[in-house]
Amino acid sequence: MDNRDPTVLFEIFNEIGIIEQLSRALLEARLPDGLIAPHFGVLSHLSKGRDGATPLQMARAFQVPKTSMTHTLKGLEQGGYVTLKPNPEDGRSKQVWLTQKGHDLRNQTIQALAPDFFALIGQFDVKRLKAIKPVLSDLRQVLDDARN
Amino acid sequence: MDNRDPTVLFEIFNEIGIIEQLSRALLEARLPDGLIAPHFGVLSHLSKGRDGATPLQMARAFQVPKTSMTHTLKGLEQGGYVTLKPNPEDGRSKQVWLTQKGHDLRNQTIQALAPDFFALIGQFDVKRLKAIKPVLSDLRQVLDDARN
DNA sequence: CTTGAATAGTACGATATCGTATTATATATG
DNA sequence: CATATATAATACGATATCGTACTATTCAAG
Repeated sequence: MDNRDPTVLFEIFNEIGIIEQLSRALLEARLPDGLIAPHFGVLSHLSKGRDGATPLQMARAFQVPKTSMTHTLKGLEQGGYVTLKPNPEDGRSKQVWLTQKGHDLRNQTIQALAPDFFALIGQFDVKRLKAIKPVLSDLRQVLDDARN
Repeated sequence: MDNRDPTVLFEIFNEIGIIEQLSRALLEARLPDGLIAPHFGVLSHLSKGRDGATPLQMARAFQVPKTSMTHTLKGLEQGGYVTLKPNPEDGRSKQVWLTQKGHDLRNQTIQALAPDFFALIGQFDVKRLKAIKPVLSDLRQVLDDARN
């Protein structure tokens, strides 16, 4: 076997692409009408110690163009899930803050997903899942570094 | 530690979402203008023993709505990468066939990606990648089954 | 055969994604 | 301080994704 054969990467990226689609469908089935995975991603990010982040910081965290983040934030703001305030440290910038409604939606969505996830985990040796996590993290890191 | 804690799944799906974005960007940087990852996915699928598949079969294989597949195929057909012919077995249906140009594009893209992939693999113990592949395949399978 | 239900593909409209250009503000340099 | 450059956000347009509705064809029941 050739240790420089990139085939394994093609195969892994292929599996990852499909898993991404299916897991996103699972999530979006539990979100209110008009909200999709990126909206939830933003709520989740803010709730995990990033409340008050700027739109640009979030665009970088999610690896999307800042125009896409503007669009996602507009949807969240119109739904009352976040509020955008001027950034006191920089007049060009803004800060994104979770509202109570946004916080609630995030928690409710996680609750709603729990049965789905239990069902999945029930068919799996959790050790196998935990074992691949660091490999995925490293792979993400290497890809992220390569981006620059 | 709780073996029914779904947190590990959240984390893995999160990593997978980011890896999907980054690897897609890597691929699309090597595709001709106007073609994106789904176009390449179709070419690759056809070239791997599925030449002559129907649009609906491909939509199911990629887990996308059939209207999305119609759109993707239209782009490939306009570029001359595939041809759509009536399905002799079913008057409602069509068959998708690779052209020489489509076959060439697929091969050239893989060639163009090889240096990128070598660079990634060079920073990795390939054994670790090969080890996670079956876990990802099983995860995809479980998700796919759950979909029904 | 006839007819009703199912299926393959597409048209169309709504929203998402993203590249380019623009505006406002901040920073750096002389 | 004046001005050039850089940066944050958004406006806008092009294409992508996807749900609904529609047409054509096939299949199934009688």
